[in-house]
Amino acid sequence: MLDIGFIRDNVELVKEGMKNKGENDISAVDKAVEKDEEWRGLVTEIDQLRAESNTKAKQIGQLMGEGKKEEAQALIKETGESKGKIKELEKAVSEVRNELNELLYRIPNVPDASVPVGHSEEDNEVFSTWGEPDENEKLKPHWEIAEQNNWIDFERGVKVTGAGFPFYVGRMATLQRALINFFINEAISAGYTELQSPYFVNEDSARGTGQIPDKEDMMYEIQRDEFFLIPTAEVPVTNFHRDEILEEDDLPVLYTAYTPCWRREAGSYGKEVRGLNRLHQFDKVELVKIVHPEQSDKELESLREYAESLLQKLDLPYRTLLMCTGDMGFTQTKKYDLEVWSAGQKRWLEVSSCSNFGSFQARRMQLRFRNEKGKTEMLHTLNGSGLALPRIVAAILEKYQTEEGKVQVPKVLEPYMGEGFI
RNA sequence: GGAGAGAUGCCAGAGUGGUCGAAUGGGCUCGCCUGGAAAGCGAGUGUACCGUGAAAGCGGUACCGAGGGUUCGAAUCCCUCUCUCUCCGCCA
Repeated sequence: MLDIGFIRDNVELVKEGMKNKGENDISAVDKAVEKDEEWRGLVTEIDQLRAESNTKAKQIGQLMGEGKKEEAQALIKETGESKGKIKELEKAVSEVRNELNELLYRIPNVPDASVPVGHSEEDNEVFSTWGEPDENEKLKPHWEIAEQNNWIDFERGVKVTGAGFPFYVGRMATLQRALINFFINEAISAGYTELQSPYFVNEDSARGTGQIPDKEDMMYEIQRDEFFLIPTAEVPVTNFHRDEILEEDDLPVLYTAYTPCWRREAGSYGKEVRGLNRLHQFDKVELVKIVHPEQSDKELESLREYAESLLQKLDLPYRTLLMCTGDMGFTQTKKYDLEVWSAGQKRWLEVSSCSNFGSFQARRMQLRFRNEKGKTEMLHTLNGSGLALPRIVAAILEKYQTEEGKVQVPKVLEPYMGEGFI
């Protein structure tokens, strides 16, 4: 969430950002400013009353100690009325604060000035492209190649769990494991610390990274134990330092983690989501950066460059999009999407999303550092996929396929699964 | 899953109704001492919010696992929850 002090000083900027992100109802901004004023008024009032009653309580204590029971008794009578008033105010303060927080949770992060204003994916800017998309009509989509080789068992996945939960069989399972290792090892070389995280998170964590409120429908939920299955490793990994104050010298903090990801993807079926294009469970190696506020712009660029380097090493053509305001999501200030070329489907598939969240997540998580003046300050968080597996697998199968229906092992994966064919 | 114990500041640990934001020790920071270091000595060392101020600061409030209650007054008493530890059971 945004700092209410920032909103107070930048009402128009926040409203404009909200509009540009496609939010029609921007009334939350004015309401929040009003609530904040109301809240501060109440706090001032209650603080005064408490100060008075604290003074009296101390006097009573003193009188009791001196044995002046009657004087004490008289004072006790006096305190009776302010006591009720304080109770009332306490209730009012917490109610108003809750209302204010609800409003704040509904106000999206302000897009960075460098982000193009737009309404939909049509307005995203192609930031760069790498490699030559192969338009060869003979190239088959990955599901055909997989079927020929008995590599992916969608039907048994349906039987055992449901649609969107495939089995990977034999060398396909090995390929996935190889990719995970390749991605993790690359990240470690780039300075990230590997983390193995829980696959379930509690409500506070989901709130910290912004899945709650409003986006809980994307997550699977274990109601009995009040857990959510992680939709991305971003959630547990970014929350790793929740409610902590880091030392400036320790920045930037870089983590990488491989986890499965679970997403309900409610209502999305059809040819767009055929094969590995969209699943309810998939594997991903995630990158998380916790950085000094002044460094986050720079860190976003290096995050994007790093993610791009993985596609280059796999020799998969891709393009990088700078997402427009309307297509970038609630919590981000700026976001790049990396899309790999699907040579069999003749379309671009999103395989990484690199985002800067500014202090938006950090504020929700109370994730701070101590600056050179010794004051605490909110950190900035970023994350990006490095990379998401299924679509990479799809792109590999389609690009590295041979006419006989075999698939060549990409050069960089040879150390992990041998030379030749998968 | 059953039985018991516990949760206090960066750490260890005291405090069982009043002057406690909290003893003491350690750590850390600064200063003195030293050729330098160690030891020693002295001072300081939480977070958040409200108000005020250009700022340093100053005034106030809250916080001793979380939430609620009793009381003029709660770290201290009561209730609920969470977590940790020990023993038993189960188990990769």
